[in-house]
Amino acid sequence: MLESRAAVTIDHVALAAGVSRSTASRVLSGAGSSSTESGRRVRSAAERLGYVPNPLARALARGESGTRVVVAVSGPSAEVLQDAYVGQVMSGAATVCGQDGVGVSLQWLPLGAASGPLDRLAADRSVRGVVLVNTTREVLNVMPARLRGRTASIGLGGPGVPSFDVDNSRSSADLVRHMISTGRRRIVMVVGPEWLPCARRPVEAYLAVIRSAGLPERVLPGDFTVSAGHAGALEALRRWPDTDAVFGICDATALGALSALRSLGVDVPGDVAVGGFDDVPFAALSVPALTTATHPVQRIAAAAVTAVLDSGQAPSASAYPSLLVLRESA
Amino acid sequence: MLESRAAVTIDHVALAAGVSRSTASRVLSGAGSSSTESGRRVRSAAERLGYVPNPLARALARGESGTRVVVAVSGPSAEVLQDAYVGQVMSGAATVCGQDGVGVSLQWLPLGAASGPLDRLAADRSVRGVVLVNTTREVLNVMPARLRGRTASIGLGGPGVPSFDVDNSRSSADLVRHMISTGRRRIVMVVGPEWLPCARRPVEAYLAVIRSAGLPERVLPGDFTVSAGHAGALEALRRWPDTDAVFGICDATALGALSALRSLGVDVPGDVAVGGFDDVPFAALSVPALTTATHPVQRIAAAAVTAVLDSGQAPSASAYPSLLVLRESA
DNA sequence: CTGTTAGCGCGTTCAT
DNA sequence: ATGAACGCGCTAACAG
Repeated sequence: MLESRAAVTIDHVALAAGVSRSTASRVLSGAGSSSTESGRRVRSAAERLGYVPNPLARALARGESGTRVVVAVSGPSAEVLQDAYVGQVMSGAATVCGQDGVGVSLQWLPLGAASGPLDRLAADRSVRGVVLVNTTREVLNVMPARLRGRTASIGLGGPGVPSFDVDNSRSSADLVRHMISTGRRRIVMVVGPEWLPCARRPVEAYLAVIRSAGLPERVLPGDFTVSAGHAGALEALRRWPDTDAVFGICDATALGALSALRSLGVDVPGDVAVGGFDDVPFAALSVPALTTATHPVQRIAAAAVTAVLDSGQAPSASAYPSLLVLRESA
Repeated sequence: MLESRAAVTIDHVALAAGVSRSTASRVLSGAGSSSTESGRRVRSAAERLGYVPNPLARALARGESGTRVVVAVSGPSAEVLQDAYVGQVMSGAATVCGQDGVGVSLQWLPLGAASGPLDRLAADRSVRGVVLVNTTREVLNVMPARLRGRTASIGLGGPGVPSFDVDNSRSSADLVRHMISTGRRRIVMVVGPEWLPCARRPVEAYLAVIRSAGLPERVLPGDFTVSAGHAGALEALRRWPDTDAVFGICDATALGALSALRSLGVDVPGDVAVGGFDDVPFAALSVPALTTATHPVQRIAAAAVTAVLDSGQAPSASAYPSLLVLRESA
């Protein structure tokens, strides 16, 4: 607590411990080998002096090139950055990075922007790596070689870009099966935007279950929004009046559907069951409470960032389990 | 696009331009003076070679100390970092910081942790500045001098720590007045945790309006959670059966109250009105839709981070307007 | 296991 | 206006 205003460097520590810079460095960075005795003295001196290594100098000497990880979110407009989902990713990522002295920044990747933004990131030596969100095929195709190996994707992966994602396929199938097992036979799905490949998986899961059960396939377009769910439910009842269940690709969409059905006087789950995906905080509070599936976003984000930081060989793809949460709506 | 894999340094540029390192540095960093001719040649060479300065080396040489801004959130447990509100702050902060090549990291500040964590941040040369969230008096008191001037608070401010916050006082008063003007006379407020000073402001606003209207003061404890709202509504009706309105300090609490009232068969807003604060995404979807007040979190976070980065003289306190959003519940 | 010597890439005095 | 030299704080290669 007597720290002087001037920064205390490793030289000060070495001097105080009566050893050379190198020895101090070895002890403090944990690399190489050192005797128990000098190790103790160095550590004690560092503690006493309040030594904190300068990450810049360390990175420079190590040839590491980057003090930040960029979370790059694809989408039609910059508004995707406002999304609560992105917020969760940021929190998860930033918590892990902090330990390591690196920060996270956030950026929008316009759909169809070619490789421009990505090239800029690759050239910027302040970026240690990239975490892709809402990853599209296009982004994967134009991914600069210099970014591969230090990029992770929350969603679709590719060569040099490991994927960290929920197994939404599994839980979607579970939900549809649950609906069928509780007597539903005319199940409509309101899906996600076409530009997002991983939003396709739950749809495939839905289709597979529906087909094997010999039920009619009913898919309506959507874009993850509440209004898509609202419009979807309306359209469903118009085209198929016998609809007895609506599966929204996400909770926002499901809640939109819930709201539309309610305004129509349709009883949920009496007449129509509704299911979603995400388990957002307020899914439990809707009327009726929404049946959905969990989504460990922060854990996934943390894993993705860790892969980028360690840059060692991370698994090329890891799927996180998603659990069905049965509530009242289905 | 013919960039070789090896990083191109300022030496390469200098060599290609036929000048010395110093001259190249002067030209590219804009400091000092240089002839028009060599300036042109250096710039051209840099362009041709695709030179991008290494921010680490630059910062190290300049003695700048910081590549990240730390968002430090006070709270009883690390779970505060999971909060959607914190996610919003992160998104807003990280978007701004990215422009500048700096990242954001996230950290929990345990209540009653004395100055330990803050001292570590002050000593860590990788931190450019700090943004405080859920700022307590205690944190302000133990704020290290070396952090002042590069710290901003989203909430309560102090010396060397400018405040960026919503004017929740104003909109809270507006809400209570609205309730009174629509005939409510027994208004209960479920408040926030005691350790959070800025959560006190809406309570004061409530009390002021209630008193000037000659109505009974009815305040119940809470902690920003859904369950606090749930419990609060139950307790309110138990202690004061004539309650005709519940004001939750935040939307989560208000929605919890809504849920409790519903389970009791109380008609909202017929028997009891309910109001919240935050305007979370699903406030519009509750049944009935929640009356609340907006909260420009991302804008505020962006301003706070800008103040930390510019480190110039930011206003010592700026209050952002909060607008009442009238829906069905009140 | 230790100390010595070289850089990492850049800014910034000094002379010239 | 320009170049040579030094230093930022640290790690890594080399001898001993």
